[in-house]
Amino acid sequence: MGVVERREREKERKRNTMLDAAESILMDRGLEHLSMDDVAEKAEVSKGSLYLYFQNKNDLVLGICYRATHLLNESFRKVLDSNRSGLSLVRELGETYLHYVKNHPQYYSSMKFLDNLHSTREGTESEYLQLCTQNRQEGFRLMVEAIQRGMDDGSIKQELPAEQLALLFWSTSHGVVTISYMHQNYEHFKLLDRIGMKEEDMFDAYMHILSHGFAQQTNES
Amino acid sequence: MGVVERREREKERKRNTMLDAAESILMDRGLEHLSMDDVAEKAEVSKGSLYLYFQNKNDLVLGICYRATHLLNESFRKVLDSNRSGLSLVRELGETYLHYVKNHPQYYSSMKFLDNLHSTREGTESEYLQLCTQNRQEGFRLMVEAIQRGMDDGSIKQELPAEQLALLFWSTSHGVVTISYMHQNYEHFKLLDRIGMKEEDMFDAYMHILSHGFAQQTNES
DNA sequence: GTCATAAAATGACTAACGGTCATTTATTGA
DNA sequence: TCAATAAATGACCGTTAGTCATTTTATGAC
Repeated sequence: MGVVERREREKERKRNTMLDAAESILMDRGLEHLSMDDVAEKAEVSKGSLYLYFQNKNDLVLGICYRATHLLNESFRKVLDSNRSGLSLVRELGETYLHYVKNHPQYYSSMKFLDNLHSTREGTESEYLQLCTQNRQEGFRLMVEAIQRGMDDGSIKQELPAEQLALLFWSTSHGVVTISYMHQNYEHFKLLDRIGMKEEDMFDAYMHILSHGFAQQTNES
Repeated sequence: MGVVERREREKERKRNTMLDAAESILMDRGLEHLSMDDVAEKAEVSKGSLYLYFQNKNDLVLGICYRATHLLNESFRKVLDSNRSGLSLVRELGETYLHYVKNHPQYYSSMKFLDNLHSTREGTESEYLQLCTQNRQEGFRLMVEAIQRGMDDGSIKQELPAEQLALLFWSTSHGVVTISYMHQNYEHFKLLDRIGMKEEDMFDAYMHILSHGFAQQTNES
């Protein structure tokens, strides 16, 4: 016995080797220049072998995306280790997201790839798609936790359920992060420069607005 | 005389015919199934002709994107025709954006395409890229105007320059719209359902948070 | 009308890439 | 030593973006 198990381990090791090769190409040349032929060559296997370990190219990219989301979640978890106020935890989650995108733009591009995936036919689902989705749910759960802590310690209003507020924080910070990513990675995106806003000031302003609102207080409600 | 001018008009007309064909295919089958061969067939021209009128496939898609951004701007302009408070204009701009994405998802996908365009080498720039960028600047300008009006009429705080606040409103609403788009178009995106939030409630909650903040008021600052 | 010139259009062709599969090679246990 | 099974291979296929030598059409001078 033990042969099957050893084979399984070996298979996992090879799969990771292939992912390493793919990741290396991704980091060097970006998603749009990632070809299966190149990955095969880099991993020193035949193209056919690649398809023994991954359903298709999507599956392979999602394999990288799995690593990407996992790394992001680890950063999130570290933030939640602190016992500061929930509000400042939320802020730090946002900052962490921003730094992540700045420091791992190619990982982030694999997450954008996930976001843009159109649903394939049922049953043909990639295993990595499940894993990525799980990771994203976990990331969201961590945001909910930070917000819940803030509601408990009184630093965050309780007008909305924590999940709904987390969704809003997630989606709006996603938007801000997208702008930052474009500013960082697209030569022709000049909006920040045009309005004379420093990238590092954007997040502060974002958190300020989100915390205190931009509406002038009136006596309605 | 007049021949050159007539030729120019004729050329523009043909270009539009081709864009019509491309748009028709986009609407029917989506961006990822838009092929130059199909466009050529639909437009009843040869593939070579397509390349006389468009630099490459990107250029053609940006031609559609130009129409898409133009349409969005027209909706924005209609909003600004009203003379309600700046704050409610801002809200309505956001709602307009949301409705646009809901009603013209394929147009929106061409705008996502624009967002994901990596800078090609200098000089090779597509003419439509310039036009799309101009349209986007115009859209942003309209947001600035709404916010400026709000600052003038006292409905919006003046803590930040109008341009910077507009950037935040743009980016955060972009994030919210993205979630809505995914909810609408991706079968496997179940986040809203999972947290029991109705899509139509999301925007209200978003505007509420953005207007009044989610931080519990304290006596700091 | 004729013709030379230029503009426009064509579609066969290439290159690149994702994906497949018949065949070969390696491993295992009897 | 030898079947049987698993793993690996790479030639091949279909699709698609993009090219270009050739053909067709339009123009204006005579």
